[in-house]
Amino acid sequence: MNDIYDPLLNYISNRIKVNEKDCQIIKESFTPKTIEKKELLFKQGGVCTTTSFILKGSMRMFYLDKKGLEHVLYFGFPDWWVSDIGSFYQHTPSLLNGQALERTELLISTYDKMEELFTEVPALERLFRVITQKNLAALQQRFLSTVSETADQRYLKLLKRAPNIEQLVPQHQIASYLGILPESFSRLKRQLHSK
Amino acid sequence: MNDIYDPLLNYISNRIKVNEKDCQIIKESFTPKTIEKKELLFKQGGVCTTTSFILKGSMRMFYLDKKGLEHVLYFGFPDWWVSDIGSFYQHTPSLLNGQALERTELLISTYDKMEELFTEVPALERLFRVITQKNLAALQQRFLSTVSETADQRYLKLLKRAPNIEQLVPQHQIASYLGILPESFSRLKRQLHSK
DNA sequence: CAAAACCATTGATCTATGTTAAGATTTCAC
DNA sequence: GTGAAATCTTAACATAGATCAATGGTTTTG
Repeated sequence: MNDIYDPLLNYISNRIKVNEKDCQIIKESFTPKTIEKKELLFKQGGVCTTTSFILKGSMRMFYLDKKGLEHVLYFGFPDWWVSDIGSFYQHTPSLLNGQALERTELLISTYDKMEELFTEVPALERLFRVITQKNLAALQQRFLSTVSETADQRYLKLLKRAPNIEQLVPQHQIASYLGILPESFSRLKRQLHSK
Repeated sequence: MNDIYDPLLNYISNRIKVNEKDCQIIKESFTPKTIEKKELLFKQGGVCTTTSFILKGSMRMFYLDKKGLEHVLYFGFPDWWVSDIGSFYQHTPSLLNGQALERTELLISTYDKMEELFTEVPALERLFRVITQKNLAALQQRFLSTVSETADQRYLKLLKRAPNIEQLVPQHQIASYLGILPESFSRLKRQLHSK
């Protein structure tokens, strides 16, 4: 009754109506996997063939640019979906690295299994449309915030949205998420404190 | 046989299988509308209650920041969908203004009609999931390009992707899309030409 | 058709953040 | 447990792009 799939089934049944049979199909579409700290679930340049639901742990999805700098696109925590969505659905090279920030437990699925799942459980097709729309809306906000506000304004906003973020991930990852270097982040915090 | 809905029905039937009845339902879900140059289809701060398919003309979706600067999130041309997706689906205040760059003809629909449409024509639910996923993937790329590249690199990339963009929209709109001011854009082009 | 509004360009200066370098502290691996 | 690696901080300097201001050209509008 209490197994490893429960967080996923709870996540789904909190959002859409599913019956016993749907749950069975869902369970059969996902495989448990554990990755160690620093291990990559998917790699920039390769095709990201998985989409995963985080059970435990934390991850960062980041892009390594031509100058060798890393840019965190988003973090992943329990109940989050992680993937390079462009690579996953269009079978193109991934822009992102999906890396565990600590030992992380996942339920992973593949493109074919997900498409099959959407056909067999149409309510899930709807759920994923809605999730993707919310992600798009959130990224639009983040993009506009990035082009119109300074790093300290973005930092204060982040703290409001995720007050415990500083406990969850190291500072230089937060800097990278904010789009600045650790040195600038240090400076920024000092200036904020001196007020 | 040849009516105002044809571009939309072509757009859809090029992507999914629809029968005669589906087409009828689709037509009933959209209303033609024409807006004049500079007119706003939806306004920042208000709820964006429409999602629209562009038949003819062009638009820009932009955010007006606290300092009074405008930031173009995207342009819209024939066969594009325009809306503030967050506002539309979550009934929250829109971040964006949707403005016509010239006289523009649209087919517009509402939240309730779209949700009904998705229920009556499930293949459309799938189509919109896929469109949204592609938009999300494209915005991720744009975001990463914005935080990792200089304005001239982004400009050259834009020219590759949309070589005729300079004919379609005025320069200061392109500057705004690139995330810089018209003055910086002028200078940037001069520097590129002097090589 | 003329006045007004808008648009592109240039130059001088300013500012947020990057760059480089160094030292202090914490964490990790053998 | 100890040395190596990773992390955080500070400081001096560099730079992309913003800001402010002025000019001439173009479109819009009454």
